[in-house]
Amino acid sequence: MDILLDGNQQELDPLERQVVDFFVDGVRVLGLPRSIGEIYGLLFISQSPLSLDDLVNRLRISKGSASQGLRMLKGLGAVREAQNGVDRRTYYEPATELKRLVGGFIREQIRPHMDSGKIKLTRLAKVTEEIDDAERRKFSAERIQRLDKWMRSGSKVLPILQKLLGQ
Amino acid sequence: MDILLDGNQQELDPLERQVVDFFVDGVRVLGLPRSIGEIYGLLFISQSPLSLDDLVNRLRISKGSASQGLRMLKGLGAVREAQNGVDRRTYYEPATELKRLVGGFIREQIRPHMDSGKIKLTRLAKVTEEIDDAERRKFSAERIQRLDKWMRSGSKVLPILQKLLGQ
DNA sequence: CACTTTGTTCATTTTTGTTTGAACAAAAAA
DNA sequence: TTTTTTGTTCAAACAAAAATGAACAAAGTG
Repeated sequence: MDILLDGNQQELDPLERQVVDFFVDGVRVLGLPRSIGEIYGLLFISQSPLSLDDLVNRLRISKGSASQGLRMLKGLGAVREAQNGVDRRTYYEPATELKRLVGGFIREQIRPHMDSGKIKLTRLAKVTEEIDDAERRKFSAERIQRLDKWMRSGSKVLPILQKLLGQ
Repeated sequence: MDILLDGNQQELDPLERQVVDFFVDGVRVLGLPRSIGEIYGLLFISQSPLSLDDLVNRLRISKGSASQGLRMLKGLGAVREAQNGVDRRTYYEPATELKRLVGGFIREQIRPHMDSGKIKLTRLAKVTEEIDDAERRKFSAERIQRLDKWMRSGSKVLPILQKLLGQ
């Protein structure tokens, strides 16, 4: 039987709704799933840390989504566990320093691709050397070299980016 | 009846295959569809410009994909029409200057989101001012201000990025 | 003009990626 | 110990995005 309180918290109020939408849009640009934006957004605008089932109740997402989303956000360094008081469940709060967020994104999402890209480039260079037709070999080598230059530029720019955003 | 030539060009050779895969991976990081990577990749490693149905035949993608992909790549400034000779079909060649590619991506993919983000932020600031609870209003205002700072950092960094990559 | 070639559009299909929720594990409470 | 609470995992359902291909348009050819 249901007594007084309906057990679940209220829906999102207008401010919360708008902030959540803002982040949903933001993370889409970054190629991350919408639930990530919802969770981070709500944490970002909440005055106190929230637990997994606060998120489930307020955002009306499944426990699975909330759990996986929090895991990813922790991985990105975008969310940390708050000192919880009495209660035995874990509460989460957002990391709000841009530097940290950018750093996490670069580390988790960009670097791995960069690294695998560099490996592929090495292999490409090898294949290119083995081309019989001299003209094609030369042309291909130039293009591959250009790719290599791009990757180097990228590698060089990342830390600068991080520094510029971390003021 | 089929005479001599099977009409379609050969499959991708190992080098082409690897380069295409390299770009397929690359564009996925950027949140662009795989066909974009395939098309650009093949153009990138081809010694001469290719027509729409060269792309269809070599990559085994549909005419629709090729057409839409080329349109997007043109929009990004990543591909241009080559001076075609006798033939009445259009031939395409890749733009290979990193500066141009980065510029196009920023213009087409980043800026629009930035702009809509800024609009949303303005609205958010308004909603925040109307919060009754003084403490929550203050907290929210601070967070929104932080978002604003992020956006400004982003806006400031983009041109620098462009410049750094355009050496 | 009718016919062919080249390319675009867009409704439908296919693929990919995300979310769900039931089953499970871990740990505290009773 | 059994029960309850909290959180995770992962196969299946679902939703979103991309690719297909048939119908169409545009423009050249004979």
